[in-house]
Amino acid sequence: MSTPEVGTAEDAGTPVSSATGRPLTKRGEATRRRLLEAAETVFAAQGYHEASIVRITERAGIGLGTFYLYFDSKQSIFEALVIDLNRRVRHSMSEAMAGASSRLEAERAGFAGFFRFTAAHPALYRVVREAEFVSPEMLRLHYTRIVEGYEAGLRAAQQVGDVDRMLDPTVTAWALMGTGELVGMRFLLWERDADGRPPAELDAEVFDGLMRFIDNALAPRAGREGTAS
Amino acid sequence: MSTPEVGTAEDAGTPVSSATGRPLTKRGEATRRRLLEAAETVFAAQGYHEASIVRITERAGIGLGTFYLYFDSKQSIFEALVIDLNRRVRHSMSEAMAGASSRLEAERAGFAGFFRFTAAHPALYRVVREAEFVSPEMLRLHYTRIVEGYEAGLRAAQQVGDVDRMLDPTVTAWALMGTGELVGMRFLLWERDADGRPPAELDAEVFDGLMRFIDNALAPRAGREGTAS
DNA sequence: CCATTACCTGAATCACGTTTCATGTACGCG
DNA sequence: CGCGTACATGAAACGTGATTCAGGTAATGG
Repeated sequence: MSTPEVGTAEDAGTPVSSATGRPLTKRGEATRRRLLEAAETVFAAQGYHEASIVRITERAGIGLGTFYLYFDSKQSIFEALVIDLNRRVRHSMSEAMAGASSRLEAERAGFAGFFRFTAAHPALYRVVREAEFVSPEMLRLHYTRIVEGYEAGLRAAQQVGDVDRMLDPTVTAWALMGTGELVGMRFLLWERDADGRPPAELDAEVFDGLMRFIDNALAPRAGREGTAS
Repeated sequence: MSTPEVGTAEDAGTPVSSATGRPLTKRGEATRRRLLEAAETVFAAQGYHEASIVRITERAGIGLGTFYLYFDSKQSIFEALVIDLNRRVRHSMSEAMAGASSRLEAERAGFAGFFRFTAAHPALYRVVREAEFVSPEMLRLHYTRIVEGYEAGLRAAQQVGDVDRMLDPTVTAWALMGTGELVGMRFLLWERDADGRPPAELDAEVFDGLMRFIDNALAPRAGREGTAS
């Protein structure tokens, strides 16, 4: 796989005040960050509608009114948060895939990265999903960015004959995305040990089962194209 | 495939008043139904939080206070609605799979049924997804019921050698569920023609691409188990 | 035709949370 | 040190909408 990056790269942009003009300003940038961090915790714990700005500012140790110096609205900070999370998931996946040398290995690594992130931040992933109802465009952005990179990887692998050339890269990418999504939801987010704690990582058997499924799906069909590993 | 049913069967139950004791009562049952229908429309259009009880009762042509004679709360009617929708999706799938004679055919039909429902009621499917945040247990119920039937079908097909025996039926069922889910979301719910209307059915190419993916995934690997069609 | 039960009603209650605003406080530069 | 800009604050204004309540109205049985 020649495209270990997942999704397009994009700058973090320079934070700007939502109220006054634009520029940032040292002290303010710190405050803004604290608000985002607090928002992450609160939204993850209570969900968008239950969460309140007051709780966010309290947690950030900041005055209520200050909030509106950095974000236009509750929805606005939520969107900023989703973008941030998206960047982090992709990073987790790219990082995991970095060292892979074969398609299968990259596939495994990519999913492992995704599951690792989900397992590490179960509540955060919930936030992303809630975006569907709070800010649909953000959800689209999230999925689209991930799929883009995935699709590129598939095309490259098809060139080399590592992946069934009859597969439509786009559809396949979305199919894989959905696969990871639901399997993660079922076996990571829903799974709880006796103490109600979610598992630290996806059960090995489940992971292997999933990889068998994916490998089957992508492998060139016998009797056709060469280079099947 | 010997198990065309999708999910467990369950009775619709006899509607009961939430306020007073239990029994139903002709006239009341009709009112209850009207409320549910109105709720379906309103929740689908506005989403849970935007929707208001007043709008629902208005649409149902019923007094505001009357609502609480039939449902304990806003959440309560929402849950009733999800259960109802779940029954309908499964019915759509079962019906579609009914005539199938081969595994591949059944698979195709099942997905087609699912997509047909989604295409016919785009907003309704959104309601089901929103359940994750309004009433998590309902979402679990929804997915679990569908997967149960799916898993049974896979096991049966494995017995006959129609499906790779190395696949874990449970994991595979969830993987397929996710596949249908995201592909449906991307190519049905997000797709709009020039007038902003969603497509009446999944694009044939996309559907074929998906089936190729699924067929690959499930087919017994060459050189192993017999009976591969 | 009169009870009695089963249904119906919408104004008023109550809680809650976003956003605004009038008023400070901190910091950096000349 | 003194001023101007950037940043901070929380009380109050507003909106909103779920839920309750104090009473009606229709239908059934005797």
